[in-house]
Amino acid sequence: MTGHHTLGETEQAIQRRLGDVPIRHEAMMAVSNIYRAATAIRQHVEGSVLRRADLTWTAFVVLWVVWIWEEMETRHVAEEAGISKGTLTGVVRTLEGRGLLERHQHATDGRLVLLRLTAEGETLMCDLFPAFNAEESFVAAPLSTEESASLARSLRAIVEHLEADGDDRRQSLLAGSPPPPRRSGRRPRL
Amino acid sequence: MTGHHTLGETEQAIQRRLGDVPIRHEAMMAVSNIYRAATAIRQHVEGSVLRRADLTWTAFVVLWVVWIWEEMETRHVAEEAGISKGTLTGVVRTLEGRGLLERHQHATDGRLVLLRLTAEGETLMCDLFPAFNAEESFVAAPLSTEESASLARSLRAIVEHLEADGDDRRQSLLAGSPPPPRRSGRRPRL
DNA sequence: CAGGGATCGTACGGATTCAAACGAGCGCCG
DNA sequence: CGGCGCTCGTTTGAATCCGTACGATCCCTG
Repeated sequence: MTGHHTLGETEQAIQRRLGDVPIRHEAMMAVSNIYRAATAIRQHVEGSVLRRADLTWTAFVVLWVVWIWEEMETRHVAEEAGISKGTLTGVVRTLEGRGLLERHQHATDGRLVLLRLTAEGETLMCDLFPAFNAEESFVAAPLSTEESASLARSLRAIVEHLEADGDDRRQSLLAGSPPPPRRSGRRPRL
Repeated sequence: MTGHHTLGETEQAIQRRLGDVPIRHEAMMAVSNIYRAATAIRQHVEGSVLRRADLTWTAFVVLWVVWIWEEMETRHVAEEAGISKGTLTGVVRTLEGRGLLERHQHATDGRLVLLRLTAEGETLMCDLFPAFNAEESFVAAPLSTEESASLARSLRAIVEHLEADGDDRRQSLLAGSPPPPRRSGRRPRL
């Protein structure tokens, strides 16, 4: 949206290209702006607060979730952090290697792994979180308190809608032709 | 936010953890919901429409940008798509290998590379985009037209704010202690 | 017209990311 | 109590992704 083309020019180009195709414009703008804002925010925060601690956004979110809940099973951490469990394994490996996170066994269920911050991780979060929240405030600065709250409400409605109805929607969309397996992913043992 | 813990429980846990630390709650909720919504939307669309074409979100956005502008220099494509130029090189390599995208030289400036869709890529986008927009509509379904427009406006304000003032903010934040180089990144030739 | 600085796309290194496969462990049911 | 199905975390393969370094090219100035 920045730099080379103005918003108006982009709108015009889209109209030129799609003039005869019926499009939901508000939905398109809303969705594309969600993604654009998310990217911009992530890059701003990674480039400022998280940079000093050499943490990625994902690594910080994982630390944050574990910090808030004191101790948590990995599958719940992955869900709250919005990443797959396979990704979490790698992130935890990195954070554990840096001495910020510990893995523990569950008392009765041998399959489960519990995560907890180390003392060093605890210290880091106590330092880092206020600075992180200060950047969240900076990001939301152009909005009033009520606008921020309204924004959060609308987004929550979208998230809950997708969590409630997304599966059914995807199933019905793919019902006619089950998709081919992804190009990537582990291959069956031959 | 789904599944294991309710929103209320999460709020309580945050309060318990941060009760004595002054926090901007609306900003925190707005930012975290932006990211959460972006992830949920991306996963929904990748799992439905893009899955059949075996495209990632990023690959689709790159195709979309090039499609809209007919022909475009790579640096502008990267900027519009919200990815780094290095990432774009890899994505273009993949798309070119699949015969969806072509690379051309600039007429007068030997450094520039222009991107353009092939006929096959054009056909794919004509098929794919209506389905993509239908999912955007599905995503925005819980919001009224006016709410969607308001959402887009608020997000745009955030993006423009970050583009305008983000650099200065990051500079002033890192002024005291310039950050160490990232752990990753190409190593200097020895 | 020589050369130094700026800009462009690419190569590279390390970390992340997902989907699928896998193995270990749990629990129900006969 | 034995086995079958389920759940969990990890592994694996391919693709992204970013930041930095680099070589090529352009442009400006002396």
